[in-house]
Amino acid sequence: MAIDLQLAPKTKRPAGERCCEPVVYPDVEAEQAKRVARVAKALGDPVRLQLVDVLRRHAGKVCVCELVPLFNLSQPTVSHHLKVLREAGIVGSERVGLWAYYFVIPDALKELSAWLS
Amino acid sequence: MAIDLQLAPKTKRPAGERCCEPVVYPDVEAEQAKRVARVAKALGDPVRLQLVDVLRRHAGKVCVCELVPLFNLSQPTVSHHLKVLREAGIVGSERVGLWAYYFVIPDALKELSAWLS
DNA sequence: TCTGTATATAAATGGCTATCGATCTGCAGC
DNA sequence: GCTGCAGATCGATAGCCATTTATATACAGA
Repeated sequence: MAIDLQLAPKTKRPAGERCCEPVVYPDVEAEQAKRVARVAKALGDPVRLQLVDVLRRHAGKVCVCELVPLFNLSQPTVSHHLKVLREAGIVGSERVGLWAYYFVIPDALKELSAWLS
Repeated sequence: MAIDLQLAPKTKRPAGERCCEPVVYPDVEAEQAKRVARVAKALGDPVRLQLVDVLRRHAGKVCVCELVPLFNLSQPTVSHHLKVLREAGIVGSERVGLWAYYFVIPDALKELSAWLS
């Protein structure tokens, strides 16, 4: 996935070109698109989507040991998905003794939600 | 990406287990999670997000020849991204003579948007 | 201090994906 | 027919990703 410099400069195409005339530019700027896409990408996996769903529905923090048995996946795999969500800024974690509790970061999904509306 | 049978059966863990007691189940079922995640995944790329943004903002249909010069990407790459969006059910296309016009399918983003709210 | 338990990390692997150049298809004009 | 253009598809490649097993870390209890 190329990350930067994908947007061409906002100049009209040279006059020699044929094809259609008007050029439409995106209103979402490249930086914002990168941020929103990052969140969407993290949600683009059924397991992660359900993880977020569980965390969101559960007001407080949820222990990893509760999350793992919800899926037919190994514990490291669930841990991996939680890490992806954490790195996307969607969830946070807190360790208490042996247990780790995860929670949805408030407003983490706000920008994506706003863009969709 | 494993697609099915990721959710474990909704039975309590055997009594022998230690750890936390209550088990929280996702409200979003596996099938719905798959559908929503499919859309989110398609939007999980900055280029595709901006493509959808342009199409959404432009009420009618937008010619591919307008979309390609917006990005510093080759024409086949843009075509590829449009195909991904089409296969995710987000956009549709219509060919008129030499040109192909793309448009956002109404309500394609509705389920994701609803889940986020 | 030893043992077990809860998570995280490491290493490996098979599959997917973003990108490009080259090529193919289909249409419009001459 | 031929020529040129718009767009899609193909083939290749390099990087990323989801998963697993094995191992490490870190804490709790005896």
